[in-house]
Amino acid sequence: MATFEFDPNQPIYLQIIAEIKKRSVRGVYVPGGKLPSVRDMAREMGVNPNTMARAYAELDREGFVFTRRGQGSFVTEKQKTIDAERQKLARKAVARFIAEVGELALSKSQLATLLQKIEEGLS
Amino acid sequence: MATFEFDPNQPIYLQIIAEIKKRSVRGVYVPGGKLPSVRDMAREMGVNPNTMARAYAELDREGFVFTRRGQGSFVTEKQKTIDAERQKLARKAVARFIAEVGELALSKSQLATLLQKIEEGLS
DNA sequence: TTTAGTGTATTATTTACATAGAACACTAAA
DNA sequence: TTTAGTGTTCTATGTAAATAATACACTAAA
Repeated sequence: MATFEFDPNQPIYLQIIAEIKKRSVRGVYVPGGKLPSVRDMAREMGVNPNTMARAYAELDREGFVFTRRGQGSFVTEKQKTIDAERQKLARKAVARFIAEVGELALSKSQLATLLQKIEEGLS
Repeated sequence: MATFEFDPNQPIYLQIIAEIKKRSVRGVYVPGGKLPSVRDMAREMGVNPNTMARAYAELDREGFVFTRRGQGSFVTEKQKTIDAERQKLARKAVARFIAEVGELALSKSQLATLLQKIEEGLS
């Protein structure tokens, strides 16, 4: 168990938020399903419970999670919200890739090589 | 002029380092060429000179830039270093894209759509 | 009612980042 | 020698993030 890998150059609570969203998109957490408690998830990822609470609170504020005091926090029941998150992440990935690669002044053959690697990597 | 756009969730000095490397890769700065002074570059990007000095010092430590006290800082003369940086950025972009998209549980048709958008975006 | 498990809130401490302002050391050119 | 332009260093301040420890409020079940 334990200890998620965090990028030291990005706030942990933001990385936790992204991770929970990705897990929901992948179906690790189902719509309406209960998330691990703040304390359990904090232990699982190796962070302070206060940090986890901040992530949960932000997810609740965004509407991606809903919280019942005394019971726990749950992933939204709206499949639409989760699908929208998937599309958002996909669009962001594409946009970032295009922006990053576009700045490198690559030759056509170099570009072709990259695209081929992507197709291999996603098969 | 002025004021570069920084992601508030990432240290500024790291974003400056990345930007200078990208400019070098694109040929905005040529091998062996002089970079703007710490103070000028700080003004151009709208940051504190101390922050810019930190970025320059780190680039120097990495060997991407060399510094002559009293004269200025210069991009490495080694074309090989710059080409390696380009390849590194390209490989990172591909790896990140594959990792991000691979986590989204996309259908084949959704994947095909993304690849098509990339080809359009890079043409 | 009691208990265990929830989320929430508070206070304190530490660390990293960024800014501000000033000074220092070196180089090249007037 | 003087001056302007370099990088470098230092002290101080403010802010955000993360941790630590503790307490509080609510819910469900024993």
